[in-house]
Amino acid sequence: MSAETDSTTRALADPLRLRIVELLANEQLCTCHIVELTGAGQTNVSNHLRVLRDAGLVVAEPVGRYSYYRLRADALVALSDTLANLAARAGSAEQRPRPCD
Amino acid sequence: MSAETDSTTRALADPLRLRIVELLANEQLCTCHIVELTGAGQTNVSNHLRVLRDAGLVVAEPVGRYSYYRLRADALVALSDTLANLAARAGSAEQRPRPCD
DNA sequence: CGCTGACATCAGCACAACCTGACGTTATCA
DNA sequence: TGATAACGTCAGGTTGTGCTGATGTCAGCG
Repeated sequence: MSAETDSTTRALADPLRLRIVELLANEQLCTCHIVELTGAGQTNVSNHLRVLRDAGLVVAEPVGRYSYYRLRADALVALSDTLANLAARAGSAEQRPRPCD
Repeated sequence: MSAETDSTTRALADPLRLRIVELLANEQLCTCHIVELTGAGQTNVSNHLRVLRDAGLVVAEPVGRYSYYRLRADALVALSDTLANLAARAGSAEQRPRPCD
């Protein structure tokens, strides 16, 4: 398993971050919008956005004093493909357990 | 976002659990095999298997004094589809940011 | 039956993660 | 240029999570 897969799943393993990702899937948003839409504190949102940024899930483009965030679709696709691949392998391996020697 | 998505991503957000899922994608294994293959302690593996079980990612079928675990492909497919859907939406929303009013 | 091995649960500790309040930086506007 | 608003960072307290050792349960085997 790639280390990227691990960091991506960990970045998604928080309800607020998952909510932010969901919001960014619909439209680009700046931090203040995310703060309004989620009801979370500004500092909190900023910290979570940092985690998502470090994981490569979102990118920030500063416009004046605002920071617009957008989702990186390729990062989501990469994880989606990895999981689909695991599922496909699991489907063909379900019938024969390794014997306990 | 569904609550199931959240619990699934959280269950995968650990390197050892991710490794276990990867191993189970290839073949059914009992706890002692997983302990050998990962090098982790038996108690540790058992705890992680419980998390994966609670998240619906694996199922255990007891055979004698052994417990064989297998991956639930449908759980992985569900998460994979959710992520792919988000990525698809993000791809079509990348060009128009919401104005900061 | 007693013993051993596979597995789970429980209690405890160490560390990481999340949340908040205070502060600093930068950009816009009167 | 002073005020304000957006955003980030830092320090703290609290909660959660992973790992371990001890203990309990149950199945197979001599």
